[in-house]
Amino acid sequence: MPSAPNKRPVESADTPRAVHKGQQTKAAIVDAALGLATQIGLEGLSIGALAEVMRMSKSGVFAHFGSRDELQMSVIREYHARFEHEVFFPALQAPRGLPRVRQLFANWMQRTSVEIDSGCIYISGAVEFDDRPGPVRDALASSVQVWLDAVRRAIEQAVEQGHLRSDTDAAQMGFEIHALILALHYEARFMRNPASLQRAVKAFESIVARNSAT
Amino acid sequence: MPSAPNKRPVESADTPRAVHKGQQTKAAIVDAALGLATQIGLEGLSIGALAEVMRMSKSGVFAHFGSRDELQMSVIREYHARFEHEVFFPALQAPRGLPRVRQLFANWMQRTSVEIDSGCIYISGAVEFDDRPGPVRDALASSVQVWLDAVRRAIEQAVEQGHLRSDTDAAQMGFEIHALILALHYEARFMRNPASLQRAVKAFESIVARNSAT
DNA sequence: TTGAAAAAAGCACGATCGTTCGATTAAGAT
DNA sequence: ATCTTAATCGAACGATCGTGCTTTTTTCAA
Repeated sequence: MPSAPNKRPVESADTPRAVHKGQQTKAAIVDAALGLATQIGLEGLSIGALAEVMRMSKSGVFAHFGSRDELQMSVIREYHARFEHEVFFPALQAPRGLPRVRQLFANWMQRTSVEIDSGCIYISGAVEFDDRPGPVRDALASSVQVWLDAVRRAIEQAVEQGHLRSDTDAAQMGFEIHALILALHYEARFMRNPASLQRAVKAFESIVARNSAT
Repeated sequence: MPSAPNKRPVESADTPRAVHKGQQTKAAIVDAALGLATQIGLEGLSIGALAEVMRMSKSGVFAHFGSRDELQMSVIREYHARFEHEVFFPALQAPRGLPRVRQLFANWMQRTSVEIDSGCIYISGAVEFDDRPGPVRDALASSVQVWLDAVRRAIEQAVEQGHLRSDTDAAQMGFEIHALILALHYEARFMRNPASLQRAVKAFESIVARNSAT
């Protein structure tokens, strides 16, 4: 495949891992874009506002993505990566089974709720794109699905470990936990009801208790 | 108060209930606006698109409201009224207590889920306005609060009737039911998971069972 | 049927949107 | 230090946004 040895840049792979500095500012742009998107939503994210934050020209920002869709999808990818690092990976240190499920929920809850700046793109994006087909919607939905599947797998492991009843419906329990996160987001963030966090915790315990092995 | 008898139009009250025909087309505009808003959200609702649907000029539409905020709040008021008529009032025919709670949930669920055209403004609006203070947000939040309070009262009545355990936390149960609606909206509408409806029903039954009087 | 009042249209404004293109500056390898 | 390539800018485009004004049309009552 690599038959023309020269006239090629130094890096060999087609994934350009070297830093032509563009990579670096692009990462900074995506970072700023994520910050904007968590506040005003993926739809509200505009290239002009983003350029202003970055102290760059609109076209300078635009050139890194080539389209607004690509910008939004870059933001989604970045959000996915951070979600993994802040919610999923840390929970893997908890013992497999119910403790890990608890830790996943705790991390998830913490990320969803009170933290001042971070609206959840997985939640806001869902209502923005539920009626709007296209690549952005697909990227968002599949990214969410990966996470929901991970939660379900953790629950299944808790069944295998004997922590939860053997007739536990993992998908059902995942649905109910997801519901609590959504309600927490709604009532804490929109309704400004500070009791929501305890309500979510309490409801989670009810779900666990109902499915706990005797 | 009404001391200047003449030079006043025929209607006496300051709520002009007579039909200067403007009322009539305004109602039609709000109706169309609600249709648009349920699809693309309150934020996505634009006067230009609305005028096109109505086959009117932008300024003709605009004149009825005077500002975009007022248009959005009119849509919220209309949605509130319809929500009452389709979800709340019909459930009042069910006997006070648990049956009525069941009926409220059933109506709510039906309105939230599969129906093709109707996205729920109470849900989409929450993520659109959770970071955007102003009169529209206030109108939306208080409209939602009225409904959530009504649900909680129905639950309290079920406790009074002896259908639910006397130590039932009505607000907590309301939170959990609200959570199911939100998850149903998310997973059915965005994730396109048709199993969501049964999941919501099943989870509701679990909540009722847990709080049922022995 | 005439005349006042209400409703709708027409037109324009400044802003902002995503995007294109050509010129210009900065970076990096030889 | 040179020269290619990458990165950024500047200006402009057509569209659409909410909103203000003025004029025309429609409505309704005397």
